[in-house]
Amino acid sequence: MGRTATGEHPSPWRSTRQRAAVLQALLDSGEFVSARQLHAELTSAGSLVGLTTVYRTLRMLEQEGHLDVVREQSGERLYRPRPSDGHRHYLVCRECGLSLTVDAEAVENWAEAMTRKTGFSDIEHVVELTGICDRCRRPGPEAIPEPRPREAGCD
Amino acid sequence: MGRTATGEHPSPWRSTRQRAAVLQALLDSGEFVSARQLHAELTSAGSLVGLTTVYRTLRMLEQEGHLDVVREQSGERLYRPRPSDGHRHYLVCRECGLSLTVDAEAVENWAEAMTRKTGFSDIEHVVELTGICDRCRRPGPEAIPEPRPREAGCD
DNA sequence: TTCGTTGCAAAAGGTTTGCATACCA
DNA sequence: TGGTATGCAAACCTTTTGCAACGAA
Repeated sequence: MGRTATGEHPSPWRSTRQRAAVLQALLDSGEFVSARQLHAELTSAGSLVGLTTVYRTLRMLEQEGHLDVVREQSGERLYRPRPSDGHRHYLVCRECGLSLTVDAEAVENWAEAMTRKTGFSDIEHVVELTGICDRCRRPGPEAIPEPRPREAGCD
Repeated sequence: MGRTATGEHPSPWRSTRQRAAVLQALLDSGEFVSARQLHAELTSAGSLVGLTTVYRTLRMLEQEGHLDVVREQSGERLYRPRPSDGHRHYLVCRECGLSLTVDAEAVENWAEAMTRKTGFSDIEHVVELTGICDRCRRPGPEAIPEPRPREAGCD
């Protein structure tokens, strides 16, 4: 999807309290979070930001390539700030949302090879890995509290 | 996500005109189709089936493991009958919906290796490849009619 | 002052559910 | 006949958009 030719912002961001708050919450979370979650955290932290603004900010960041996005089974989108250039692949815990960056070189190579072998062009790939992390598995079945709403993380 | 322990249906399907029609339309299409598309095809073919029934039938088939499901950018789900046991990976044309089954052994192996290396268990993977197929690319930019609603295929 | 940004409310788009009716077994 | 399946309408959920008021530069 369109990449900015020059890398310059078409129009400079205007720094506002709301955008700073959304970005900060995103960075604080450290894990994949949904727009709704982000909005809830901001609200409970006393930083009143409209849900619309959360969505708009996330969309802008996504379009600028600053976020990685994965999709839940439900179709809900989860966002995470992109650590560096180029996209990454994650292994996300279904219980607590803990995410690991995984080496996806094999997949990258494979996807690239597909371009040549299939006659398709502009191939994009989405790879989503989910599992149960070590810490979520440790407690016995009766000790597991609940399928937490992916809040804080396993720690 | 629960796998049926015995493989038996909890309650036997009742064969109805509607279910037969949905299944037939699904098999006829051969490509990934959305519920809405399926419903439209059934309707225009004179086989009156409620959209609700289409969704319910697809959900049942999915839960039984008879379908592969990919997700569009929009979040819309596309269904395709699963050719055989075990899941497959597809390369889907963003223009026309043409899909190719691709060799995903590399990804399978990679996903499996992750299980051992990360401490995660029950790893599930979603791999979605999209691109522009050879035929959709051929016509010059001015010859491309429209971003067709993924109807019949490239032909 | 200017024009991008915000936020409410409402729309949009896809999917699910409640409930009375129709129909398979 | 009994209980499942159907289908309409409405609910749901997430995301987007219209528009008037707000606020950063």
